[in-house]
Amino acid sequence: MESPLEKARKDPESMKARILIAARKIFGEYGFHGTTTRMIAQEVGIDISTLHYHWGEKKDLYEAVILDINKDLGQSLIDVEKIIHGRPLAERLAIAIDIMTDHLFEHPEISNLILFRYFGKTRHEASLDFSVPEFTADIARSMGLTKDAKKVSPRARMKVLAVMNAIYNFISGEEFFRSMTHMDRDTYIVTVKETLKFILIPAFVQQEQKKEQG
Amino acid sequence: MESPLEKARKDPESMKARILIAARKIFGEYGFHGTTTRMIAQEVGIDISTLHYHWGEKKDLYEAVILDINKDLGQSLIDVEKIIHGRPLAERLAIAIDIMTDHLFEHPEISNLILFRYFGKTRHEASLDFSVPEFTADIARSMGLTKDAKKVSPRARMKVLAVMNAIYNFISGEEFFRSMTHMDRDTYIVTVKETLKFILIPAFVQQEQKKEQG
DNA sequence: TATGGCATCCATCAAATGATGGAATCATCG
DNA sequence: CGATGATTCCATCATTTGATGGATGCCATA
Repeated sequence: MESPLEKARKDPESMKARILIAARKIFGEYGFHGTTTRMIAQEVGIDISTLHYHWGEKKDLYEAVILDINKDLGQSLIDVEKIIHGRPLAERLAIAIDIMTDHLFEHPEISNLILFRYFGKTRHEASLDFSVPEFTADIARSMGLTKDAKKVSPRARMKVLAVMNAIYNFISGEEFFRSMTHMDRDTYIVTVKETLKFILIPAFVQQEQKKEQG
Repeated sequence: MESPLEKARKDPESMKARILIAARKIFGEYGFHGTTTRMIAQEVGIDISTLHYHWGEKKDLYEAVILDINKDLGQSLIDVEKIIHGRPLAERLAIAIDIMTDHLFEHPEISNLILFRYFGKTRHEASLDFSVPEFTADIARSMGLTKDAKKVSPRARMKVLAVMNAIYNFISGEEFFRSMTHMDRDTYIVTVKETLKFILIPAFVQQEQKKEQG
């Protein structure tokens, strides 16, 4: 059976899809409570009743947005995995950082919404707390942090979280960090990649070297 | 002249201070838009008019909260700097991570509010966009990332941001990350410190070694 | 004890916001 | 064309929320 989300993705010109795209953007900027259905409707150029007609309650639309960005993110990770497969660790990391950073800079609402979800509470917790796939285990495997693909240790998961969050932060914090460092957009993006590689690669390379020696 | 914030800090039993403390907590959990003045008033056990009597508009109270946590944060960094001064880099980093992590776990609203500020927009941008001191430059100096204490390169600032954010993320994401990794609180805290040291120390140590060789 | 000012609460307001019913419009197909 | 169903908008509602005026209570001091 086809979910409403899949329908909306198929024809991005459809009203339902246009609303979803606008909702991604606005929810991504202002969070759940910071966003009003009127803001989203205005972004699309329609009446709020049209919005409710297609998506029901505000929180249903929000849920659809979260599922949508997660689908995006999962697909990106699969794409990256295909490219880096088989290469040495340092190279794998560098390429993954480059690709994911570029992708997320093009869709900053992905980072924003993930971070909102991690860090902020909602006044409707129970209802908004639908489960969403997390990719930490897959990434851990791809990074060679685990032997048994089925059992990923908490320690490995935490390392993956540190890596992913480091990327998200620089995407979502662009406005703030750029004004702190007085960089133009292109310089910022270059510096983000550089900084991420500087911070993230040595730790994992060093870990691998120790493993080989031991 | 004494600011209202300083007054409130002096006597933590005063109504004004009690409201500020509650506001820190609630704003820290739900963000600006997710928080209602009624929620804060209820936390203190008072009427909202009392809250407005002491602090004026909601955004004024929010501003006071931001200034308050920044004062806290600045003081913590000064304390840390005193302790780690003169030690070798790897040790400095390890100690700083331990102390800051403990402190922030005790006051998670600090991490939350900083992250909210970095990543989320508000519908009142202009009014909420008061300037707040950033400590990146001081930290960069303390980490030996810069020679000229007055001119801190954007690159160095970015490295500091990466470090600070890594810590904030694990504090603010506790609930989410713990449920992902099935750890109890104490194990989580230990693992956070471990992970932070694992990720953060090698990069900077390696950088210093290269500098010495070059 | 009387007084004056500070602090708190109750009642209430206006605006914002999520949501809906029903009229109007549009497209499709016989 | 005309009917049917899907879509969109206008008007409106109820609730939430930020904010305030005014009455009440509290307390130090003369």
